[in-house]
Amino acid sequence: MDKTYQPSAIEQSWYQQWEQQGYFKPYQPSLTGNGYSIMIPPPNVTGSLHMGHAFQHTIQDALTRYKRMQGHKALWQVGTDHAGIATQMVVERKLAAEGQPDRHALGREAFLDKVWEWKEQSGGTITSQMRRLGNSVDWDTERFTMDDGFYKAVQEVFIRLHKDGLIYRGKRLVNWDPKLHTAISDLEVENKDSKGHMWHLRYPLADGETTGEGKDYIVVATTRPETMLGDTGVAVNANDPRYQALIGKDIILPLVGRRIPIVADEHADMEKGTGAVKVTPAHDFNDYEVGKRAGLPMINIFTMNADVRDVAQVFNSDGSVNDDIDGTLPEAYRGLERFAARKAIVADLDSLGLLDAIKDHDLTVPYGDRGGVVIEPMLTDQWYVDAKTLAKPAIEAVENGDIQFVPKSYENMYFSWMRDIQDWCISRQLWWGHRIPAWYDNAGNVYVAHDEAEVRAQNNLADDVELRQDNDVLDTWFSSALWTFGTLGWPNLDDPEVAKRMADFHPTDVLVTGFDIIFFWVARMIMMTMHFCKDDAGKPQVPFKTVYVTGLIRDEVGQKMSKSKGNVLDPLDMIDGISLDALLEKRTGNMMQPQLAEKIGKRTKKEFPDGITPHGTDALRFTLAAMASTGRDINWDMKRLEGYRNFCNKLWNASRYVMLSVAGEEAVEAAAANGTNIAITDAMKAACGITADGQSDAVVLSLADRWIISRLQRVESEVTRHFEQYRFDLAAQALYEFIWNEYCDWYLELSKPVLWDANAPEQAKRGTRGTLVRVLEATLRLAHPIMPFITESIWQQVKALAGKEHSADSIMLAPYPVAQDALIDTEAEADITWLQGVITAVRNIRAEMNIAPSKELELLFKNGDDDDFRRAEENQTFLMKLAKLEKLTWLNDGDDEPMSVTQLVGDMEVLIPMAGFIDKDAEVARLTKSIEKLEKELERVNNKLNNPGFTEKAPAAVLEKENDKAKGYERDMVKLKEQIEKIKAL
RNA sequence: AGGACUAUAGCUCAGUUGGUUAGAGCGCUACCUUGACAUGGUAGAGGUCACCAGUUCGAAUCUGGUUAGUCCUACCA
Repeated sequence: MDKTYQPSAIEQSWYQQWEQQGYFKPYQPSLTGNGYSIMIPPPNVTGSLHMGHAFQHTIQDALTRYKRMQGHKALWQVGTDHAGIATQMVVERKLAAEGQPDRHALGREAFLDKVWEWKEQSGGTITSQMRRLGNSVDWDTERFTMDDGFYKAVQEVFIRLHKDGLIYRGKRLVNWDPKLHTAISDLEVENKDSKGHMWHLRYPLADGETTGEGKDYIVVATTRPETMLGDTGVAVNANDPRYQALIGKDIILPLVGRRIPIVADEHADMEKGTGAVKVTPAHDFNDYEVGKRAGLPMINIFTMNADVRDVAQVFNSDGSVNDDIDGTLPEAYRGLERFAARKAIVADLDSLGLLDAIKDHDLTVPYGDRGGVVIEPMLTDQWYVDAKTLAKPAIEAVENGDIQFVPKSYENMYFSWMRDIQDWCISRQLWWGHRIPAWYDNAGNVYVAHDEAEVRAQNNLADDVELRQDNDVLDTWFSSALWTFGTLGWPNLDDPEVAKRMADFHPTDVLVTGFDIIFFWVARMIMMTMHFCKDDAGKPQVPFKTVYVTGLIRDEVGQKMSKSKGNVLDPLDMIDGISLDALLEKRTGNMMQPQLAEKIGKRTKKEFPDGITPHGTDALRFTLAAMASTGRDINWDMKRLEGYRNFCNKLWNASRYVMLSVAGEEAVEAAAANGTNIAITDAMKAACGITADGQSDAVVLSLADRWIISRLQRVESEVTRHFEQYRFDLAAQALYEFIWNEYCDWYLELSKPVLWDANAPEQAKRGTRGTLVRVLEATLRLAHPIMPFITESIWQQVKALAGKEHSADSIMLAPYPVAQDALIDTEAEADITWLQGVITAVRNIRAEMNIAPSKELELLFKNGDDDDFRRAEENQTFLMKLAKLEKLTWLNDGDDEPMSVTQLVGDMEVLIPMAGFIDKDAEVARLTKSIEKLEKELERVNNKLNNPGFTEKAPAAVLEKENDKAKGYERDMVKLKEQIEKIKAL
């Protein structure tokens, strides 16, 4: 074993071995428990993993390893997502950057070939990252959402939903991304606040009508004046006295000259604006509804680029084509881009005297989250899922606890969205994705089936009837909504293999994901799964029993990590380290906004002047686990990572000490020099109390041995409890505390007096060596789910010494520790607490009196009780060694007491004789300070005890505790005061 | 506009059904290369638990309000 922990030296090779041995498979002989499954949230196949992934993967892997060690058939299902828009955009950009023909020049098929090429080329990034993170996923069943098998599930779902009437096609207003030329769902729209204007426009009344005030026009207010070209009405409130008389009259639409009606509609709010609303059903969601209610036609004035058309498309309110209205648009605006058209139209209205006012106005503007341009509500034919129907059982499943969110507060978020859910637009005008299994004939009939042949067969269509498949693909989230069961082989339930997997792994146990995709993904998975998966009794199956919602990983100042901010951290750079130059290149190279490069470079140089040093996977994972308090965002802290890397080193070195103690320096150093494991001999095993035939040899356990074994039981049950409650932070903390503050700081030190004492009996040495090894071995298993590599690496060394040679070939498959109450030794714990108290008291005196740590001291005990006496007797060796004493004396009443410095340990006084060295004033000051502290505490406690309300109402246990405290403080004060008197008397 | 979450040491965070002298890591101070580890050891300093009121014998913890921050949903003629 090397002197320091070198993560890079071992991590990869262990992962390879695990994978080759098939240890990640859920079906293997040693796993006899029930199925346990986690489906990975599939990352974008062409992307790479960021810290958020590393975080979620740590949790998923920890859970999987934990359950696997408990003997469950643990499946962590792995896979990637095709990520429609994102991937298509990446490839288009790449083609452009390489000067290749764009997708329209290439054509659909050739373009898709390019996408597949890109997927093949970049798809390995994620899987190799996952291997580096130590993820114990079942690679054998890896899925990609565009795989044939998965496409089958997608198709099947679409067809069945269509048959059930839960998918329909319609001409509706959708969120249209004019840059990407596709519809997107409500969720993909990002609303951003912006400062804009409100234009008040005068709309002249037809037929010489006038308003109540005698004006021959109505003023409408709008934030989007350009849409007036598509106005088909003006709405007023039926109760509005200003306009009541005008309902049913007409307006001559300026610039266009179209005659449009004034209608009554509740949407018009008398209090808002001018009380009159222009109605543009084809370009505004509210107007669309008004138009439907009032039967107003819908006039689409924009092209798919959101430029003004030459001739508008006119539809009736039911979506049918309207030939009566002339769609011709004024020549002046044709071909103008939206915002140019706005300028022109406002200017023209102004010059016509029709611009009543312009007011500043704060509004929120919808942007496409991918394309980044303003969304245009656009009238198009799209496919929709009837979400309301599907949502009903999905809401119930959370209400009745079949699905639980951790933390629970996210349930409210889920409910509020689900109870007001809108139909889901699932068609996308993209090429990369699952093509919609629908065909059209020339008469416009729609047929939904698996393929063209099936369409013909089912509908008795002759071969010469021309059919063409829908050009659109499905929203990526439509396919990922099927993830939990699609990955298991659904719908091929006739395949016994699939049926078995469904039975073993569905519903899955827990979904680990971010709150940002609860609507996008979690909710839709619940809806789809419950519609398609039923248990034997026909009851809808939930996709998962628990949703563990993680927070976001932010940078050290709480900013979201993003490429444009240049604060992204690659988990692999945490693991392997990276030079400043390479990091700069990573952050500033190949940017979409090169102008930011300088700022990012500066920031990076300041933050990482020397790049990043390697920390290893285990340290990264431990850090992520330690910071995983539920539902909270995490501000990433390199210092924390460093601290936990040191922790790994601590564990490594503790193990090194154990091996040195058992195997001897020669064997350890030789193995380190050769880079091999230490060859474990029978003699070494015997030294730990294991005889050649595997039987235990006679051992005697010291107090320290019994103590650490007892503490081990406690940390075992603690860590287990925390895993069960998804408190990875607490689990990590418990491990840290035990390993560092108990095992290393105390137990290893306490083992030295035994092992280094030439006179100590061999049974005692065996007992201590055996305990060193066994406690370490169990601790490694306990920590393995969080830190897989270092634990495996050490475990392979110690398992034989701990008598676990044949328990498993890998720690991965070794049983998870179970606490044994019988091994809890409260007496030993109390004794060690006492011992620690005495040792700390001596060290404290040393520090305060500036006594060199190397100087051996004389120690006197005074006023101890029987327990103190016994403990002092029994633990002389420990005391002498750890407190560095030369002499230990028990003072009886009446014994001569040399001038000393004192500390209290319980009721007992610990004295260090300091004749001639005591700085009187300093010592008095020190003691006075202690007394003052006690006085304050005593006052607090006495206030409580003198309060009748407290003494009458507080539980007896609390009362007793306070009483004890008070007595203790008083006693201590008396002793300290005596001491002061003695010093003063010098 | 509605809702959620957060506010604890210089920094990053714990604090489990109200009863602790409010904890950890990092950082800081002093001392120490003692035969696992300087990625270390020992001993320390450091907090009016955002603010105000209330409930209670007792509040970091429960209730209401205020302030600040983060986020979500909705609306915006």
